Order: sequence, then structure tokens, then C-alpha cells
Amino acid sequence: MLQQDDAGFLGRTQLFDGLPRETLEAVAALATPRLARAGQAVFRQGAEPAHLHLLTAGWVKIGHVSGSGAPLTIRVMQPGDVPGCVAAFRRVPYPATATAIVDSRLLTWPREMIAELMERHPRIATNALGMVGGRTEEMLQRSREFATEPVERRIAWVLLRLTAQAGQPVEGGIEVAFPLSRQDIAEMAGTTLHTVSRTLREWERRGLVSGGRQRVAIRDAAAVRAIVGDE
Amino acid sequence: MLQQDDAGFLGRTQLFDGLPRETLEAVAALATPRLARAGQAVFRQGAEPAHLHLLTAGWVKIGHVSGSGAPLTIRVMQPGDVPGCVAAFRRVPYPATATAIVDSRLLTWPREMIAELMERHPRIATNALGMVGGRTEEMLQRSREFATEPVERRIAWVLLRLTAQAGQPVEGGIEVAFPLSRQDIAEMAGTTLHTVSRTLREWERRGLVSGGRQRVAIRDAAAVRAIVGDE
DNA sequence: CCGCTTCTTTGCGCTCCAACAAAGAACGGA
DNA sequence: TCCGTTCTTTGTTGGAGCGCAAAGAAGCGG
Repeated sequence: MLQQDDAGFLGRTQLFDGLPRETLEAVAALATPRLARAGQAVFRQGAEPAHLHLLTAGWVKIGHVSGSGAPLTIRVMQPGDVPGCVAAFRRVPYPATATAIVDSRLLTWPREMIAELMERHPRIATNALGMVGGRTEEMLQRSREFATEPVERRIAWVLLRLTAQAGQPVEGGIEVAFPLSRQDIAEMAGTTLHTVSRTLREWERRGLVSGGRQRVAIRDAAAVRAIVGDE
Repeated sequence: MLQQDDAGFLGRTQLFDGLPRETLEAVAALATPRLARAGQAVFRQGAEPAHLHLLTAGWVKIGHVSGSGAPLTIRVMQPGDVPGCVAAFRRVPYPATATAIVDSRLLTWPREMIAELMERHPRIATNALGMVGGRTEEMLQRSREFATEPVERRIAWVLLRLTAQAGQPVEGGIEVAFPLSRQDIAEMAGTTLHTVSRTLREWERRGLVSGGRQRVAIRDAAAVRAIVGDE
């Protein structure tokens, strides 16, 4: 199930950037591939991380459920990303659940093996530090958004982020490449599907976006960017 | 200006945990101490980090200002903490401003020196990874709070966190050890000073808290904990 | 001790958005 | 093709909390 170019793929990820080809091949050889069907959980909130996962194909969303049951989608992972990296490196339970949005493929390594690799190749540790730091800043931006931005702008941010990350050109716009319901958007923007539906409908009338069942596309990116303001 | 026990202090911080005494002393000898008066900025949002800072005494708050000017206080740093660690490790501009709440003392090392130290002592890199990871999870919790919790609970969280971190016993309760205005609380809870004032006043009538100008104390911790719910 | 500045309290109206409710629309399976 | 399920749209209502406004306290400097 190992694919021929896994080593090459690893070399283009943030975590294994800057490693010599032979190291990449050794690392790839140590990996166990894993497939996750759409809708299936890769790991669950509260579980102890036994493996490090690296997404090689597909889309995986990271969702957190609070004690009171309110769901929040933290981010969508793309190929090259390492879902659950913070928990795996810190050896603490996963703070969120990772769910495959579409059929996806991951490479996995036992946690101890990664610790060993990091020791032998300090570059991996440095890369990991950069990756985790990036996540911290991302979460900071998100906090700020929730704390200070009104709903409409938060929804606009979600669309901009998703099209930047997973946008594919389509007649008259850029569409998010995976199925995305109003409920999904609501969980990313910290609101309800009703408010999302109303907002998108209004934007659709104004020609900013278009969409259908589980589909959203931005038609007028400049106008959507104007909604989020300058920052 | 180096203090006698800086090395011992370093050994009890998360960043330098687990290092041999001699290493600690070498690291301490390389440090340049820096004093920051109350109200003075240690570093500013947007600036390039030239040094790594480690707080040895005092309190420093980390505040972010959005493009639209909305202020948000991300967290308060205590002795042993490393304000700006994410930016310093990633070599990106500081995402926030660090301001001394009271007269404070920090140790500083040039960025390159830290990189070198991390290379020579992998344990420091591991510690840094754990520290940054901890921050990520903290920011995740904060996001969740802003996204799903109503204002009253967020204010309760702020008080619980601050008294846990900087609480000192006082007649009939636990007081936050540094001056803290309603505005400060509002910036931590993502609301306005008006709402904070109203809420605290109401709680004061009910005997949960007490306070004065720039002072807040929790009188009935159980009741405040009940407000935030179970999670 | 007095005036000024900073911080806090309180009132009021209004807006945004969540909650509740219910009807369409699109898809999938039998 | 029909039916059930899932997703989306739309209406209505109510309440949380923000913006605006202004009047007290409390500390500080002269």
C-alpha cells in the first residue's frame, strides 16, 4: 500500500522539509499507510495519541465539542498537514476529533518512532516547532476573530480561507473542492446554520457567491474581501 | 545585574527543564537582564523578534490589536514564562504587544544564540515544542470560549484563570495580585468595560466577588465555578 | 487640600443574531 | 419512480449585550 513517491511527497511537507533524500526514504519506509473513508474519524477528542498522522491525500476536518455540546470546527487539513500534531508531540489527549471529509489517505508512525526520529534528525524537531508555532498563531487569529468580529465577517473569512486552501476554478468563480454544508460553515464561523443560510442567500442575490447543496463558490472575491475589511 | 540564582531559576522553568546544572549556569551567564517598568512595552506587535525573553519577576500582559482597532488581551505571563516565544522561534513578527503590568525583570538572549543552544541541547528544543504546543491548546480553548460561551461565563473564566495564576489570599477571598481594571477584564473576555462592570457589580451584590478600583477578588470560588459550568 | 484625571457605575435604546418553527428542495435507496 | 432522509430556505420573536451618555468615586499632583 506504500506508494512509490511517498518519500518525494514527504520532502515537500513542512515537517520533513530540508531532509536528505535517503532520510526521507527511510522515514517513508517506516510509515504505515492508512485509509479513511469520508465521514470516518481518524482520531477522537480525548483519546491518547498513539501515532503521528500525516495526510497525503484528501481533506480532514478538525472539530472540537465543548462540555456543553457546542461544536466548533477548528480547521481543515490538506495534504502535507499533520492532524493532531500538537497532541502527538506533547503526549496529551487529542483536544479535538479529526474526521475525513472525503476518502483520504494518511501515513502514520508510532509516537515513539517519531520521538526517535526527532532525536536523530534535529531538523525534524525544528520543523515541528515551526509547524506548531504556526498553529498557535492561527488559533490566535481565530480567537481574535470570534472575540471581535461580527458574524457576517466571520462567515466571509471562512469562505476566503476555504477557497484559498481548497479552491478550484469553476464557471464564474472559485468553488470549495469538497462538500460543505451550511452547518459545516456555521461550525467554522461560530454561528448557526440559519444565519449562514440567510447570509449566503443575501450574498447570492448580490452576486458575491453561488452555491447549492453542500457546495459554495465565490463569484466576486474582491467584494467578499471587502466584507472582512482590511486587516 | 545578573542575580545569583538565575541559573537555579532557569532550571525550574519549562524551557530549561531537565538540563544539567552546568548548562544552566552557562545559559544564565549568556543572558542579558532587562528591567521593564509598569506600563512599559517589552516588545511590540509587528516588530521582528531580535531576542528571546524569559520573565523572572513581575507580570506581563500580551495584547493584540486588530486592524479595526479592537483590543484583545491574550494572556498574562508569569515568572518562568517566555513572552513572544512563538514569534522568536519562528522568526516572524510578534503577533502581539507585551506590556509590563508591574515593574518586571526579564532575561534575554539574542535569537541566534537560542538557535545555537537548541542545536547543542536538543532537550531545549523538545521543551520549546512542549511549551509552544501548550500555547496552541490554550488558544484553542480560548477560541472555543469566544465562539460558544456567553459573556457572563467568559468573565467568570477570566477571574478563575487570573486568581489561579496570580491569586493571593486576602480577608474573605482570593485577590488578583496585580492591578486590573474593568477595561483590562473586558479585553480579556472580549466585551466592553460596561458589561464587565455591570456583571461584577451584580456578583458583588450576591457575594461572589468583591473589588475596588483596579482590584478584584473572588469571595465564593465555588459559585463562580458554577457559573462557567462543568466543562 | 483642591482640582484634574482616571476609573467605575448606571441608565436607556437599539441592533444583531440565536431560538423556535415550518416548509421546500435535493439526493439516495428500495 | 416513489419515499424517506438530509439539507436549505424563510418567517417570527425575543433577549443578550453593545453603543451612547452622563454622573459618581478614587487616586494623584501641585
